[in-house]
Amino acid sequence: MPPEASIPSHLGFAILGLLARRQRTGYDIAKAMERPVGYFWTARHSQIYPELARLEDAGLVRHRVVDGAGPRPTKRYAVTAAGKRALRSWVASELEPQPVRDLETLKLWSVWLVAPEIAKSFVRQSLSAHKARLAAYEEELAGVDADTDSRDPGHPLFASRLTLEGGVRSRRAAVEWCEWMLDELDWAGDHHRSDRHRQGHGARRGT
Amino acid sequence: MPPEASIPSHLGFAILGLLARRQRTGYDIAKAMERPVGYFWTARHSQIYPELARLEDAGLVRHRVVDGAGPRPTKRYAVTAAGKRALRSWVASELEPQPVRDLETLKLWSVWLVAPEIAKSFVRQSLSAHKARLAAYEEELAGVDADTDSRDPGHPLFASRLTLEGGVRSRRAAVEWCEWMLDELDWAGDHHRSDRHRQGHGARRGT
DNA sequence: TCTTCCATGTAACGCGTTACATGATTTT
DNA sequence: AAAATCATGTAACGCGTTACATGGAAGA
Repeated sequence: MPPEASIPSHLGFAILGLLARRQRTGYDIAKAMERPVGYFWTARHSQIYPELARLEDAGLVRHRVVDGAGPRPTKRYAVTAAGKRALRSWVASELEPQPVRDLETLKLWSVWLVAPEIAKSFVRQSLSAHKARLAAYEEELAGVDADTDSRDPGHPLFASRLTLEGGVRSRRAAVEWCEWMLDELDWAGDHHRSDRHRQGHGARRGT
Repeated sequence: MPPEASIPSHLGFAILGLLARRQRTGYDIAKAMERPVGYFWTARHSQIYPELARLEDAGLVRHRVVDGAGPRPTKRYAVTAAGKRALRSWVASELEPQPVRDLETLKLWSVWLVAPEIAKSFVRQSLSAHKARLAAYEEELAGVDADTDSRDPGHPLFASRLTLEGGVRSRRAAVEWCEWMLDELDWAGDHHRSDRHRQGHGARRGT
Protein backbone atom coordinates (compact mmCIF):
# COMPACT_ATOMS: atom_id res chain seq x y z
CA MET A 1 0.00 0.00 0.00
CA PRO A 2 1.05 3.63 -0.61
CA PRO A 3 2.47 5.88 2.17
CA GLU A 4 -0.71 7.99 2.61
CA ALA A 5 1.09 9.74 5.47
CA SER A 6 0.06 13.39 5.97
CA ILE A 7 -3.33 14.89 5.16
CA PRO A 8 -3.17 17.27 2.19
CA SER A 9 -2.81 21.04 2.48
CA HIS A 10 -5.69 23.35 1.61
CA LEU A 11 -4.27 23.59 -1.88
CA GLY A 12 -4.31 19.79 -2.04
CA PHE A 13 -8.03 19.76 -1.32
CA ALA A 14 -8.63 22.45 -3.92
CA ILE A 15 -6.90 20.23 -6.49
CA LEU A 16 -8.79 17.13 -5.33
CA GLY A 17 -12.02 19.11 -5.69
CA LEU A 18 -11.14 19.97 -9.28
CA LEU A 19 -10.15 16.40 -10.15
CA ALA A 20 -13.29 15.00 -8.49
CA ARG A 21 -15.27 16.92 -11.07
CA ARG A 22 -13.22 15.69 -14.00
CA GLN A 23 -9.67 14.62 -14.87
CA ARG A 24 -7.22 17.31 -15.85
CA THR A 25 -3.57 18.12 -16.57
CA GLY A 26 -1.59 20.32 -14.18
CA TYR A 27 -1.88 23.06 -16.76
CA ASP A 28 -5.68 22.76 -16.77
CA ILE A 29 -5.69 22.98 -12.99
CA ALA A 30 -3.57 26.13 -13.12
CA LYS A 31 -6.05 27.69 -15.55
CA ALA A 32 -9.00 26.79 -13.31
CA MET A 33 -7.15 28.41 -10.41
CA GLU A 34 -7.49 31.71 -12.25
CA ARG A 35 -11.18 31.31 -13.01
CA PRO A 36 -13.59 30.01 -11.71
CA VAL A 37 -11.83 28.46 -8.68
CA GLY A 38 -9.78 31.65 -8.44
CA TYR A 39 -12.93 33.36 -7.16
CA PHE A 40 -12.27 31.68 -3.80
CA TRP A 41 -8.83 30.03 -4.04
CA THR A 42 -5.74 30.88 -6.04
CA ALA A 43 -2.46 29.14 -6.84
CA ARG A 44 0.24 29.33 -9.52
CA HIS A 45 1.54 26.44 -11.56
CA SER A 46 4.80 26.54 -9.58
CA GLN A 47 2.80 25.48 -6.55
CA ILE A 48 0.50 23.07 -8.36
CA TYR A 49 3.07 20.72 -9.92
CA PRO A 50 4.88 19.89 -6.65
CA GLU A 51 1.53 19.49 -4.86
CA LEU A 52 0.33 17.04 -7.53
CA ALA A 53 3.50 15.01 -6.92
CA ARG A 54 2.80 14.98 -3.18
CA LEU A 55 -0.82 13.93 -3.72
CA GLU A 56 0.35 11.12 -5.96
CA ASP A 57 2.90 10.06 -3.35
CA ALA A 58 0.05 9.86 -0.85
CA GLY A 59 -2.01 7.77 -3.30
CA LEU A 60 -4.78 10.36 -3.61
CA VAL A 61 -4.34 11.02 -7.34
CA ARG A 62 -2.76 9.09 -10.21
CA HIS A 63 -1.65 10.15 -13.68
CA ARG A 64 -1.48 8.77 -17.18
CA VAL A 65 0.82 10.17 -19.85
CA VAL A 66 -1.15 11.46 -22.84
CA ASP A 67 -0.44 13.30 -26.10
CA GLY A 68 0.37 16.96 -25.56
CA ALA A 69 2.19 19.97 -26.89
CA GLY A 70 4.74 20.53 -24.10
CA PRO A 71 8.48 19.72 -24.17
CA ARG A 72 8.01 17.19 -21.34
CA PRO A 73 5.47 14.34 -21.18
CA THR A 74 1.93 15.62 -20.64
CA LYS A 75 0.30 14.03 -17.59
CA ARG A 76 -3.45 13.74 -17.13
CA TYR A 77 -4.40 13.37 -13.47
CA ALA A 78 -7.44 11.68 -11.93
CA VAL A 79 -8.55 11.34 -8.32
CA THR A 80 -8.29 7.84 -6.79
CA ALA A 81 -10.87 6.19 -4.52
CA ALA A 82 -8.67 7.11 -1.53
CA GLY A 83 -8.52 10.69 -2.80
CA LYS A 84 -12.29 10.93 -3.03
CA ARG A 85 -12.59 9.50 0.47
CA ALA A 86 -10.08 12.03 1.82
CA LEU A 87 -11.93 14.91 0.16
CA ARG A 88 -15.31 13.75 1.47
CA SER A 89 -14.06 13.42 5.03
CA TRP A 90 -12.44 16.86 4.85
CA VAL A 91 -15.72 18.40 3.71
CA ALA A 92 -17.52 16.67 6.60
CA SER A 93 -14.90 17.75 9.15
CA GLU A 94 -15.22 20.77 11.43
CA LEU A 95 -14.63 24.11 9.70
CA GLU A 96 -11.51 25.60 11.27
CA PRO A 97 -11.62 29.41 11.50
CA GLN A 98 -9.16 31.00 9.10
CA PRO A 99 -6.99 34.07 9.67
CA VAL A 100 -8.45 37.07 7.85
CA ARG A 101 -6.29 39.27 5.65
CA ASP A 102 -8.39 41.92 3.94
CA LEU A 103 -6.30 44.64 2.33
CA GLU A 104 -9.29 46.76 1.30
CA THR A 105 -10.54 47.07 4.87
CA LEU A 106 -7.01 47.57 6.20
CA LYS A 107 -6.56 50.59 3.95
CA LEU A 108 -10.00 51.92 4.74
CA TRP A 109 -9.17 51.74 8.43
CA SER A 110 -6.55 54.48 7.93
CA VAL A 111 -8.70 56.57 5.62
CA TRP A 112 -9.26 59.20 8.33
CA LEU A 113 -5.71 60.42 7.57
CA VAL A 114 -6.55 61.64 4.06
CA ALA A 115 -8.88 64.33 2.73
CA PRO A 116 -12.53 63.28 2.10
CA GLU A 117 -12.00 63.73 -1.67
CA ILE A 118 -9.15 61.17 -1.63
CA ALA A 119 -11.25 58.88 0.55
CA LYS A 120 -14.07 59.09 -1.97
CA SER A 121 -11.82 58.15 -4.86
CA PHE A 122 -10.65 55.15 -2.84
CA VAL A 123 -14.23 54.04 -2.24
CA ARG A 124 -15.07 54.58 -5.91
CA GLN A 125 -12.21 52.24 -6.83
CA SER A 126 -13.59 49.55 -4.54
CA LEU A 127 -17.07 50.10 -5.82
CA SER A 128 -16.17 49.50 -9.44
CA ALA A 129 -14.12 46.41 -8.54
CA HIS A 130 -17.07 44.95 -6.62
CA LYS A 131 -19.46 45.81 -9.44
CA ALA A 132 -17.24 44.04 -11.97
CA ARG A 133 -17.05 40.94 -9.81
CA LEU A 134 -20.78 40.99 -9.22
CA ALA A 135 -21.41 41.07 -12.96
CA ALA A 136 -19.06 38.12 -13.51
CA TYR A 137 -20.76 36.09 -10.78
CA GLU A 138 -24.23 36.90 -12.05
CA GLU A 139 -23.34 35.84 -15.57
CA GLU A 140 -21.80 32.56 -14.41
CA LEU A 141 -24.72 31.90 -12.07
CA ALA A 142 -27.21 32.40 -14.89
CA GLY A 143 -25.47 29.67 -16.86
CA VAL A 144 -25.37 27.25 -13.94
CA ASP A 145 -28.92 28.02 -12.93
CA ALA A 146 -30.24 27.17 -16.38
CA ASP A 147 -28.83 23.64 -16.07
CA THR A 148 -31.27 21.31 -14.29
CA ASP A 149 -28.32 19.36 -12.86
CA SER A 150 -27.75 22.32 -10.55
CA ARG A 151 -30.85 21.21 -8.54
CA ASP A 152 -29.36 17.78 -7.79
CA PRO A 153 -27.47 17.95 -4.46
CA GLY A 154 -25.21 15.13 -5.64
CA HIS A 155 -24.09 17.00 -8.77
CA PRO A 156 -21.06 19.33 -8.88
CA LEU A 157 -23.21 22.09 -10.38
CA PHE A 158 -25.33 22.13 -7.23
CA ALA A 159 -22.24 23.16 -5.23
CA SER A 160 -21.27 25.65 -7.93
CA ARG A 161 -24.68 27.23 -7.64
CA LEU A 162 -24.37 27.58 -3.85
CA THR A 163 -20.93 29.19 -4.05
CA LEU A 164 -21.94 31.56 -6.85
CA GLU A 165 -25.08 32.60 -4.99
CA GLY A 166 -22.86 33.46 -2.03
CA GLY A 167 -20.58 35.47 -4.28
CA VAL A 168 -23.50 37.42 -5.72
CA ARG A 169 -24.95 38.16 -2.28
CA SER A 170 -21.65 39.25 -0.76
CA ARG A 171 -20.77 41.48 -3.69
CA ARG A 172 -24.21 43.05 -3.71
CA ALA A 173 -23.71 43.85 -0.03
CA ALA A 174 -20.28 45.29 -0.81
CA VAL A 175 -21.67 47.50 -3.60
CA GLU A 176 -24.37 48.84 -1.27
CA TRP A 177 -21.78 49.42 1.43
CA CYS A 178 -19.59 51.46 -0.93
CA GLU A 179 -22.57 53.56 -1.99
CA TRP A 180 -23.43 54.13 1.66
CA MET A 181 -19.83 55.21 2.32
CA LEU A 182 -19.88 57.70 -0.55
CA ASP A 183 -23.02 59.17 0.97
CA GLU A 184 -21.38 59.38 4.39
CA LEU A 185 -18.32 61.05 2.92
CA ASP A 186 -20.44 63.62 1.09
CA TRP A 187 -22.34 64.47 4.19
CA ALA A 188 -19.36 64.33 6.53
CA GLY A 189 -17.23 66.41 4.19
CA ASP A 190 -19.88 69.14 4.08
CA HIS A 191 -20.51 68.93 7.78
CA HIS A 192 -16.85 69.13 8.55
CA ARG A 193 -16.18 72.05 6.28
CA SER A 194 -19.17 74.03 7.52
CA ASP A 195 -18.09 73.21 11.06
CA ARG A 196 -14.61 74.57 10.57
CA HIS A 197 -15.11 77.40 8.08
CA ARG A 198 -18.74 78.34 8.84
CA GLN A 199 -19.72 78.26 5.18
CA GLY A 200 -23.15 76.97 6.16
CA HIS A 201 -24.25 75.69 2.75
CA GLY A 202 -26.26 72.94 4.38
CA ALA A 203 -26.20 69.17 4.56
CA ARG A 204 -26.89 67.28 1.35
CA ARG A 205 -28.23 64.15 3.00
CA GLY A 206 -31.69 63.16 1.92
CA THR A 207 -31.72 65.07 -1.32
CA MET B 1 19.19 60.84 7.23
CA PRO B 2 17.77 57.34 7.83
CA PRO B 3 17.89 54.63 5.13
CA GLU B 4 14.13 54.73 4.35
CA ALA B 5 14.84 52.21 1.59
CA SER B 6 11.97 49.78 0.89
CA ILE B 7 8.28 50.55 1.37
CA PRO B 8 6.75 48.61 4.28
CA SER B 9 4.90 45.32 3.90
CA HIS B 10 1.14 45.12 4.44
CA LEU B 11 1.83 44.21 8.05
CA GLY B 12 4.00 47.32 8.32
CA PHE B 13 1.06 49.50 7.25
CA ALA B 14 -1.22 47.72 9.71
CA ILE B 15 1.23 48.59 12.49
CA LEU B 16 1.60 52.18 11.26
CA GLY B 17 -2.21 52.46 11.27
CA LEU B 18 -2.30 51.34 14.89
CA LEU B 19 0.48 53.71 15.95
CA ALA B 20 -1.09 56.61 14.05
CA ARG B 21 -4.07 56.28 16.38
CA ARG B 22 -1.97 56.19 19.53
CA GLN B 23 1.47 55.04 20.75
CA ARG B 24 1.80 51.42 21.85
CA THR B 25 4.24 48.69 22.89
CA GLY B 26 4.79 45.68 20.64
CA TYR B 27 2.71 43.69 23.09
CA ASP B 28 -0.20 46.12 22.76
CA ILE B 29 0.02 45.84 18.99
CA ALA B 30 -0.10 42.06 19.22
CA LYS B 31 -3.25 42.28 21.36
CA ALA B 32 -4.90 44.66 18.90
CA MET B 33 -4.07 42.19 16.12
CA GLU B 34 -6.42 39.74 17.82
CA ARG B 35 -9.25 42.23 18.24
CA PRO B 36 -10.34 44.64 16.79
CA VAL B 37 -7.74 44.80 13.99
CA GLY B 38 -7.91 40.99 13.83
CA TYR B 39 -11.34 41.40 12.20
CA PHE B 40 -9.52 42.30 8.97
CA TRP B 41 -5.79 41.67 9.58
CA THR B 42 -3.94 39.24 11.83
CA ALA B 43 -0.35 38.77 12.98
CA ARG B 44 1.47 37.15 15.91
CA HIS B 45 4.03 38.80 18.12
CA SER B 46 6.79 36.79 16.45
CA GLN B 47 6.05 38.72 13.28
CA ILE B 48 5.42 42.06 14.94
CA TYR B 49 8.72 42.54 16.81
CA PRO B 50 10.97 42.09 13.75
CA GLU B 51 8.63 44.28 11.68
CA LEU B 52 8.84 47.07 14.28
CA ALA B 53 12.62 46.85 14.04
CA ARG B 54 12.44 47.18 10.25
CA LEU B 55 10.05 50.14 10.49
CA GLU B 56 12.43 51.83 12.91
CA ASP B 57 15.35 51.14 10.56
CA ALA B 58 13.39 52.89 7.83
CA GLY B 59 12.69 55.84 10.13
CA LEU B 60 8.92 55.34 10.12
CA VAL B 61 8.56 54.66 13.84
CA ARG B 62 10.69 55.38 16.90
CA HIS B 63 10.66 54.00 20.44
CA ARG B 64 11.29 55.11 24.00
CA VAL B 65 12.08 52.70 26.83
CA VAL B 66 9.44 52.87 29.59
CA ASP B 67 8.63 51.04 32.81
CA GLY B 68 7.23 47.57 32.21
CA ALA B 69 6.82 44.08 33.57
CA GLY B 70 8.86 42.09 31.05
CA PRO B 71 12.33 40.59 31.50
CA ARG B 72 13.67 42.85 28.74
CA PRO B 73 13.29 46.64 28.45
CA THR B 74 9.73 47.64 27.52
CA LYS B 75 9.62 49.81 24.39
CA ARG B 76 6.80 52.20 23.59
CA TYR B 77 6.59 52.95 19.88
CA ALA B 78 5.23 56.02 18.12
CA VAL B 79 4.88 56.86 14.43
CA THR B 80 7.24 59.52 13.02
CA ALA B 81 6.31 62.28 10.59
CA ALA B 82 7.84 60.18 7.79
CA GLY B 83 5.77 57.21 8.95
CA LYS B 84 2.55 59.19 8.82
CA ARG B 85 3.46 60.44 5.35
CA ALA B 86 4.17 56.88 4.18
CA LEU B 87 0.83 55.66 5.57
CA ARG B 88 -1.10 58.52 3.98
CA SER B 89 0.42 57.97 0.57
CA TRP B 90 -0.26 54.22 0.81
CA VAL B 91 -3.93 54.90 1.58
CA ALA B 92 -4.14 57.26 -1.39
CA SER B 93 -2.40 54.80 -3.75
CA GLU B 94 -4.19 52.46 -6.13
CA LEU B 95 -5.80 49.45 -4.44
CA GLU B 96 -4.00 46.40 -5.76
CA PRO B 97 -6.26 43.32 -6.13
CA GLN B 98 -5.42 40.68 -3.55
CA PRO B 99 -5.40 36.91 -3.99
CA VAL B 100 -8.49 35.36 -2.42
CA ARG B 101 -8.23 32.37 -0.09
CA ASP B 102 -11.63 31.48 1.34
CA LEU B 103 -11.65 28.10 3.06
CA GLU B 104 -15.38 28.13 3.73
CA THR B 105 -16.26 28.50 0.06
CA LEU B 106 -13.56 26.02 -0.95
CA LYS B 107 -15.16 23.35 1.25
CA LEU B 108 -18.63 24.23 0.09
CA TRP B 109 -17.52 23.79 -3.49
CA SER B 110 -17.03 20.05 -2.84
CA VAL B 111 -20.19 19.66 -0.80
CA TRP B 112 -21.91 17.78 -3.62
CA LEU B 113 -19.81 14.75 -2.58
CA VAL B 114 -21.52 14.35 0.79
CA ALA B 115 -25.09 13.54 1.84
CA PRO B 116 -27.49 16.51 2.16
CA GLU B 117 -27.67 15.97 5.94
CA ILE B 118 -23.88 16.39 6.23
CA ALA B 119 -24.06 19.41 3.95
CA LYS B 120 -26.69 20.95 6.20
CA SER B 121 -24.59 20.48 9.30
CA PHE B 122 -21.72 22.21 7.51
CA VAL B 123 -23.93 25.15 6.61
CA ARG B 124 -25.25 25.30 10.18
CA GLN B 125 -21.66 25.58 11.41
CA SER B 126 -21.01 28.50 9.07
CA LEU B 127 -24.28 30.11 10.03
CA SER B 128 -23.52 30.18 13.74
CA ALA B 129 -19.98 31.49 13.11
CA HIS B 130 -21.36 34.32 10.96
CA LYS B 131 -24.04 35.11 13.54
CA ALA B 132 -21.44 35.33 16.32
CA ARG B 133 -19.29 37.68 14.27
CA LEU B 134 -22.30 39.78 13.34
CA ALA B 135 -23.20 40.19 17.01
CA ALA B 136 -19.62 41.24 17.86
CA TYR B 137 -19.58 43.81 15.05
CA GLU B 138 -22.98 45.19 15.98
CA GLU B 139 -21.95 45.64 19.58
CA GLU B 140 -18.72 47.40 18.67
CA LEU B 141 -20.48 49.56 16.08
CA ALA B 142 -23.04 50.66 18.66
CA GLY B 143 -20.22 51.94 20.87
CA VAL B 144 -18.48 53.76 18.03
CA ASP B 145 -21.72 55.16 16.67
CA ALA B 146 -22.60 56.72 20.02
CA ASP B 147 -19.40 58.78 19.93
CA THR B 148 -19.86 62.03 18.00
CA ASP B 149 -16.20 61.88 16.91
CA SER B 150 -17.24 59.05 14.57
CA ARG B 151 -18.92 61.72 12.32
CA ASP B 152 -15.67 63.62 11.83
CA PRO B 153 -13.94 62.30 8.66
CA GLY B 154 -10.59 63.32 10.13
CA HIS B 155 -11.05 61.26 13.29
CA PRO B 156 -9.94 57.58 13.60
CA LEU B 157 -13.43 56.63 14.83
CA PHE B 158 -14.86 57.72 11.49
CA ALA B 159 -12.79 55.04 9.77
CA SER B 160 -13.69 52.52 12.46
CA ARG B 161 -17.35 53.19 11.80
CA LEU B 162 -16.94 52.64 8.05
CA THR B 163 -15.10 49.32 8.52
CA LEU B 164 -17.56 48.07 11.16
CA GLU B 165 -20.53 48.98 8.99
CA GLY B 166 -18.97 46.90 6.21
CA GLY B 167 -18.50 44.02 8.60
CA VAL B 168 -22.11 44.16 9.71
CA ARG B 169 -23.40 44.30 6.14
CA SER B 170 -21.23 41.44 4.88
CA ARG B 171 -22.08 39.21 7.83
CA ARG B 172 -25.78 39.93 7.48
CA ALA B 173 -25.51 38.88 3.84
CA ALA B 174 -23.64 35.73 4.89
CA VAL B 175 -26.30 34.82 7.47
CA GLU B 176 -29.06 35.23 4.87
CA TRP B 177 -27.03 33.18 2.40
CA CYS B 178 -26.65 30.32 4.90
CA GLU B 179 -30.39 30.35 5.61
CA TRP B 180 -31.08 30.28 1.89
CA MET B 181 -28.73 27.30 1.52
CA LEU B 182 -30.48 25.38 4.30
CA ASP B 183 -33.72 25.97 2.46
CA GLU B 184 -32.20 24.76 -0.81
CA LEU B 185 -30.83 21.65 0.88
CA ASP B 186 -34.20 20.83 2.44
CA TRP B 187 -35.95 21.19 -0.84
CA ALA B 188 -33.26 19.50 -2.89
CA GLY B 189 -32.95 16.61 -0.44
CA ASP B 190 -36.70 15.96 -0.67
CA HIS B 191 -36.77 16.45 -4.39
CA HIS B 192 -33.87 14.10 -4.88
CA ARG B 193 -35.29 11.39 -2.63
CA SER B 194 -38.75 11.55 -4.17
CA ASP B 195 -37.12 11.50 -7.60
CA ARG B 196 -35.24 8.33 -6.86
CA HIS B 197 -37.60 6.45 -4.55
CA ARG B 198 -40.97 7.87 -5.67
CA GLN B 199 -42.02 8.55 -2.08
CA GLY B 200 -43.95 11.59 -3.26
CA HIS B 201 -44.35 13.34 0.08
CA GLY B 202 -44.22 16.70 -1.62
CA ALA B 203 -41.89 19.67 -1.71
CA ARG B 204 -41.55 21.66 1.50
CA ARG B 205 -40.60 24.92 -0.14
CA GLY B 206 -42.82 27.81 0.74
CA THR B 207 -44.26 26.34 3.92
C1' DT C 1 7.91 36.75 -38.02
C1' DC C 2 6.16 37.38 -33.71
C1' DT C 3 3.12 36.19 -30.20
C1' DT C 4 0.10 33.18 -27.79
C1' DC C 5 -1.09 28.71 -26.20
C1' DC C 6 0.12 24.22 -24.53
C1' DA C 7 2.84 21.99 -20.87
C1' DT C 8 6.02 20.97 -17.01
C1' DG C 9 9.34 21.77 -14.04
C1' DT C 10 13.13 24.29 -10.43
C1' DA C 11 15.25 28.11 -7.44
C1' DA C 12 15.32 32.02 -4.49
C1' DC C 13 13.09 34.65 -1.46
C1' DG C 14 9.42 36.68 1.60
C1' DC C 15 5.60 36.11 4.66
C1' DG C 16 3.32 33.59 8.42
C1' DT C 17 2.94 29.91 11.93
C1' DT C 18 4.37 27.11 15.75
C1' DA C 19 7.41 26.40 19.16
C1' DC C 20 11.28 27.67 22.19
C1' DA C 21 13.07 30.92 25.75
C1' DT C 22 12.93 34.16 29.83
C1' DG C 23 11.07 36.27 34.01
C1' DA C 24 8.47 39.58 37.17
C1' DT C 25 3.87 40.84 38.87
C1' DT C 26 -0.94 40.10 39.59
C1' DT C 27 -4.95 37.32 39.98
C1' DT C 28 -7.35 32.93 41.16
C1' DA D 1 0.39 27.21 44.68
C1' DA D 2 -0.92 27.73 40.09
C1' DA D 3 -2.25 30.33 36.30
C1' DA D 4 -2.71 34.44 33.70
C1' DT D 5 -0.78 38.89 32.27
C1' DC D 6 2.86 41.79 30.87
C1' DA D 7 6.75 41.89 27.68
C1' DT D 8 10.31 40.82 24.14
C1' DG D 9 12.81 38.15 21.45
C1' DT D 10 14.74 33.81 18.14
C1' DA D 11 14.53 29.41 15.24
C1' DA D 12 12.61 26.08 12.18
C1' DC D 13 9.53 25.13 8.90
C1' DG D 14 5.66 25.53 5.47
C1' DC D 15 3.18 28.11 2.09
C1' DG D 16 3.12 31.38 -1.80
C1' DT D 17 5.26 34.50 -5.25
C1' DT D 18 8.39 35.83 -8.81
C1' DA D 19 11.55 34.54 -11.92
C1' DC D 20 14.25 31.18 -14.61
C1' DA D 21 14.16 27.37 -18.04
C1' DT D 22 12.52 24.69 -22.20
C1' DG D 23 10.27 23.90 -26.63
C1' DG D 24 6.67 22.55 -30.17
C1' DA D 25 2.30 24.04 -32.60
C1' DA D 26 -1.04 27.34 -34.03
C1' DG D 27 -2.55 31.79 -35.08
C1' DA D 28 -1.90 36.88 -36.13
